[in-house]
Amino acid sequence: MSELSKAYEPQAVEDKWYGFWEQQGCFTADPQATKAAFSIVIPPPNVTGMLHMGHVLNTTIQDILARKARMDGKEVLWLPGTDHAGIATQAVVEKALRKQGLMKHRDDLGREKFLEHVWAWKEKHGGIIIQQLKKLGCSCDWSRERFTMDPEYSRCVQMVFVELYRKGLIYRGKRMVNWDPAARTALSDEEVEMVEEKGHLWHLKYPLLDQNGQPKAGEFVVVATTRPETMLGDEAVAVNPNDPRYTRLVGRRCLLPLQNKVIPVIADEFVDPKFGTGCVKVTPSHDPNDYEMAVRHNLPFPVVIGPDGSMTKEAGEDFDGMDRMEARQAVIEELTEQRLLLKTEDYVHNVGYSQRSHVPVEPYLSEQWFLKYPSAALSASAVEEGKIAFHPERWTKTYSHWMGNLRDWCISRQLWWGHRVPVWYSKKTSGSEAAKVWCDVNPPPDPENWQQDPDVLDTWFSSWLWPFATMGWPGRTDTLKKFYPTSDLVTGPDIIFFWVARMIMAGYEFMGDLPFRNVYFTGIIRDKLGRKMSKSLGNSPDPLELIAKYGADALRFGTMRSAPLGQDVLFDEKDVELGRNFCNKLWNACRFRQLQGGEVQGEIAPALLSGYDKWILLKLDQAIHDITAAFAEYKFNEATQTLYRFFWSEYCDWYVEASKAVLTRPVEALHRESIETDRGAASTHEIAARRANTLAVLDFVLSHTLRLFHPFLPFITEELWQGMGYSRDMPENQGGKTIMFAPWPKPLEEDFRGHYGLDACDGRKVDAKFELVTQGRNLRREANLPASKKVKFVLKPAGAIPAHDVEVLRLLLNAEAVDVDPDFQPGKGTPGVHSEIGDLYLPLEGLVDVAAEKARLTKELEKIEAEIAKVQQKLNNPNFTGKAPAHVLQEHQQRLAEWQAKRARVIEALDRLK
RNA sequence: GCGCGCUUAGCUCAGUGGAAGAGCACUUCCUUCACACGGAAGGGGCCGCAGGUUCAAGUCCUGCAGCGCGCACCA
Repeated sequence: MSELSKAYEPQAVEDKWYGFWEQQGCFTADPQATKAAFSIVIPPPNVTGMLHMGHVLNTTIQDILARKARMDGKEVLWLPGTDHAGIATQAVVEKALRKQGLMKHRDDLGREKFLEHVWAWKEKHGGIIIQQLKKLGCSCDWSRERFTMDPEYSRCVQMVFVELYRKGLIYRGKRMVNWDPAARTALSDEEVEMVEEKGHLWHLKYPLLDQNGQPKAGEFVVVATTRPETMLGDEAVAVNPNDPRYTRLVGRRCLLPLQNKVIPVIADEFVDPKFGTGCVKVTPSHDPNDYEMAVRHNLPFPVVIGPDGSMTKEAGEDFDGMDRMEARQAVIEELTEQRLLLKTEDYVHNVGYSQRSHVPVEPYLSEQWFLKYPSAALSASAVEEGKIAFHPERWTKTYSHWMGNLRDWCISRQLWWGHRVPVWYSKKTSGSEAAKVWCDVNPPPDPENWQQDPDVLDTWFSSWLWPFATMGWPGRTDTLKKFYPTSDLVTGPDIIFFWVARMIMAGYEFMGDLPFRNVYFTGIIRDKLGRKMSKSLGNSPDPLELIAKYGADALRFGTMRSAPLGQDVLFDEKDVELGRNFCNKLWNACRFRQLQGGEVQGEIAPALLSGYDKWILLKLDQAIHDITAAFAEYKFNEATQTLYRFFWSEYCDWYVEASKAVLTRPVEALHRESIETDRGAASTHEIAARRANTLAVLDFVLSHTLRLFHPFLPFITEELWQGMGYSRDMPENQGGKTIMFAPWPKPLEEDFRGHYGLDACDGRKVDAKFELVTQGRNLRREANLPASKKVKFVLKPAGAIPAHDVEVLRLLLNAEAVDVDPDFQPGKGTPGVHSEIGDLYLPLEGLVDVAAEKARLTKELEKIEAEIAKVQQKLNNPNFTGKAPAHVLQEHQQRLAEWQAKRARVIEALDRLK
C-alpha cells in the first residue's frame, strides 16, 4: 500500500469501507448457511428520530456483538428497522402542521388528510436515523429493514389482536384510565411518570344539612384535597365506618358548595382516618379510588373535566371552558369568598405526568380496549429460571416484581397514527349483541353496514411482536427457522416493562418459544455532571458532529471504554478524544512497521526469538485470554481497557522500543554486537534473518491486535488490515478479504507455546530489565539532567549479559552509551540503582552530591522496609502459614526474598557512601 | 412504604478473598528518524462510617449515613 500518512484521518476511510462492506454483501444474513446462527433484532428507533448518545451506546454494543460473532464463524443476522412511534410522531407532525398554520387541531383536517401528512413526514424524515447508524458503522442487514407499519407487519398486529380477542383476552370496557389531555388519548400505566411536586392540601368546608334539607348553622364536614377543582364533580363525602368521630354523620347529607347540590355522607373502608381530616370528597369521574367507591355506592358519574383538560358544562356556568388549572384557582377564590376554605397546607405529593406530552395526566372515564397478558406465568418463570439471562442479573428482580403484579393493559389510543383496531360495529339496531361486533383482519363483507372502531393501538402493541414479525411470521420462513429465537437483545432498562417483558410474553404466546436468550441492559448516558441528556438542557452532543470531528471509531471506543455493564455512563467529549488518540496510536504503530520495509512476514522462526519477542507473545496471549473472557461476560469496558493497556503500554511503550535495537540500526552494528555474544559471530545472512523474524513478530502481534480491535474499531482496523497486507493469506469469501470475517484470535495453544519456546522464556527476566530501565531513567531525572543531554551509564552486571541486551538498555535509556564494567568501583556518591540484572550507575563528572544520593537511597530503603514489614507480618502469623494455601504461601515467601535482596543491594550502596 | 444501584487518587470511574488501578487533570523534562492525537519521570488514596466472618476484606455478611433510580391508589 501507499505510505501511511502521519496522522490517521478517519473521514477519508470510513465511508469507503462502509460502502465496500455493503457492496460485498458482508452484512447480509443467509438462512441457508450451515454455520451456527447468531441474531439480534435492533430496538427500532422512532422512524422520525435522530441519532443521540443513547443510540450510540446501544447500537455500538450490538455491532460489537454482531462483528465478534462473525469472526467467531457464525452466520449473523442483525435485523434493523424503525418504529412508527404513535404518540411521539403524531405529536411532532401536529406541532409542525400547527406551525405551518395548516390546522389548529387535527379535527380541522380530518383523519384521512391528517394521515397523509404524517406519511409525507415519514417519507421525508424517516430513514435519517438509518443513515446515521451507517455512519456509526452498524453492520445491520439492510436488505431486511422493517418498519412497524409495513403492510405485512400491520397484518401481524391485526392477526394478533383478532386471536387474542377470540381467546377472550382482549376486551372492551368503560374504565378509569390515564388520560393525556394534550394528546387527547388514553395511556397505559407505564406511560405515566410520577413527579414529586410541592402543592397544597386545601381543607374545604361542606355545610351539613338537617333532616329538612336546610344548612345547619356552624355544622360542616371538612374534606382535604389536592385538587379542589374536582369538587365540582363531587357526589359524596366518605368517612371510615369505624371512625368514631364521624359515624354519626353517615347517612346525613351535605351541600356541595358552588354547585348547590345535595350529596350524601357515606361510609367506606377505603378511607384512612389518619390522613387529612378523615373525610374524603368523592369525585366519581375524576379519581380512580373515588370511581371504585362510587361504583360500590351506586353514585352518579358527572364529568366536569373534558378530554382536553378543560371544564365542562357540568362544572357549572362559572367554570365551563376553563382550563383545569385555572379552574383550581377560581374554585379556591370562590370558596374563600364564601368562607368555605378552612385552611391551606403546604403539601408534597406525587403527580402523574404523561411521559410523552409532559402534562399532568387526568384520570378519565372512557371506553377502551384492554388486554389480559397471555403466557404470563411461562414468561415469568423463563427469566427466573435463567432460560432468558439478564445482564446485569439484578434486573430479573424488577422484571419479576412487575410480572407478579400484572394489570390489564390499556391498548387503545385515541390517535390516528398507528394500527387501527380491527373491529367494526354494526350500524343495524337489531340482532344479538355478539352479531353487532365484527373482529377480523378483514373488514366485514358489507362494509357499508359497519363502522370501524376509531381507535388505534398502543405502539408497544406492535413492538412486542418485533422479534418474529420482522422475520416473516406467521409463515414458517427459513429466516425464522434459522434465526429465531434471537441470541441477544440490547436495550435500556427503562423499557423493561414496555417492551422486554411484553416481547417475552408474545414470543411464548405466538411462537411457542422465548424471543431471545440474553438481554443486555445498558445504562443511561448522562452528561459529565450526571444529568440526563435532554434537548432543553442542551447537554446532548450530536453524535454526528462527534463523528465528523473525531471519527466513528473514536466515538465507539470512547463510549465503550467508559460504559461498564449496566451502569450509567457519564459522557464526556474527552472520552471521544481519548478514542481518537488511540486510533492515531494504532495507526502509527502500523506505520512504524511499514517504515521498516519488507513484505508481510509469514511464519515466526522459534530459534530466532529473543526474550523480548517471547515476552510480547506471552502478553498477547494473556490479552487474548482476558478479552475473550470479558466478551463472554459482556464486559466491553474491560475488554477495551485490556486492549488499550496491552497495545499502548506493553506493545508500543516497551516491545516496539526494544525492537528498535534490532530494526533501526545498521547491519554492521548488529554484526559487531553478535561477535561479542556467546553465539559467536553471526553472518550477515543470519542478521537479516533475525531482523526478518522481528518483523514477523510485529506482524503477528499487529495482525492479532487488529482483529481483537475490529468489533470496537471497524473502520481503522479494516483500513490497516487491507493496507498492511494482512488479508493476504485469507480465503476469498462473501466479503472478499475483509477483516470482518477474519477468525477471532484464539489463545495460543499449549503446543504453540511449546513450539515457540514460550514457556521456557522467563518473562520475569524481561520485566526486570524493563524495571531497571525505569529506575535508570529516574536516576537521570533525579539528577536533574535534561532529557536532551546525552549521558553515559555504567552497568556492573550481576552475571553474563549479552551485548544485545546492553544495546536495548542503551536505547531505552536514551543514553549515549552503557559501558559494561564488572569491576566498576563507583565513586563516592555516584547515583546508582541495584537490581538482579546488575547495578546501573550514572557517573556524573564533578557533580557528585553525596548527601543527595544518600537521601535518595534512604528514601528507597524506607519503601523497601515497609514492604518487607508487610510481608513478614503475614509470614510470622502461624495462622497464615498454617491455613493459607501453598501457592499463596510460596508467593509471599518469594516476594519477601525479592524485597530482601533489594534491601541488601541498597544497604550496600549506602555503606559505600560512608 | 418496598425494591435496586452508587459511595476507591482533584474529576470520572474500573477492580467480588491473597502485594491499591486506569483515563483526564497536576508537577518537571523532551519537537530523539511511528506517533506532541506523542515520549519520559513523578506527586497524589484511614477504598463512606461502625461492627462481624476469615489466616487474610476495597472485595463476603449485618447495621448506619449520604446520593441517585424504580415501584406503590393515600384524598
